[in-house]
Amino acid sequence: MPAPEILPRKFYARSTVEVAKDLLGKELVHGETAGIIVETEAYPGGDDLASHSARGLTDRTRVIFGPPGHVYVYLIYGIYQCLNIVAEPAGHPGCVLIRAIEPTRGIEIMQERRPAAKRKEALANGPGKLTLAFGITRTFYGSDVTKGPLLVQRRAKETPFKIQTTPRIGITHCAERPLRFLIEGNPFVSRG
DNA sequence: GGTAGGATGGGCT
DNA sequence: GCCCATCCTACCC
Repeated sequence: MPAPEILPRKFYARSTVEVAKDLLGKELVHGETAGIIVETEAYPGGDDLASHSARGLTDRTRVIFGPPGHVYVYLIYGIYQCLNIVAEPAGHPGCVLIRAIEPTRGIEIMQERRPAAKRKEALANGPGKLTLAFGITRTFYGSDVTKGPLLVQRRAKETPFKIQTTPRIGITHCAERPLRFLIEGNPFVSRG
């Protein structure tokens, strides 16, 4: 059985949609906490006005235009933070929003960080919830998921699954585009 | 089972 | 000043 392997940078240097789909089933690790990515959304930039990078390079969006495999975290509604991983070759914008995670390790720590979650399915079943459960803040902005402290690994034993595709959640621009991907039937997604 | 409303701060016009 | 890639609580079936 192969050992867990950190995904190499070239994994992320592909189209945003491919990276978003392929991140499903991979494991996100931060310290004692870990879990399987079960829901993502693609924000490819360019003509996709829902993407933060669509309006150009600013202090906030700089990392999205840089080399792939880096972390884009931003504050939403003044309270929550959302975790993205940069895709596409350097110079081309694109990032993947991590929307839901199935916890595998450090579940007690997550329960302490997320007292509002009454069931383990609700610990990380939303973009704001998973950053709380995993202790991810804006200080992670620009960090490298091939080096840490936040890591993405291939699992030692991957279980097969089907990918379900839907429109993205909570946006107004380009709301019809099918750029949300989730593991079909998984109870840890933000919504079926 | 469902949803309306409020919390709260940074980025952009 | 307005707009958010959200979540929780209260309240109503």
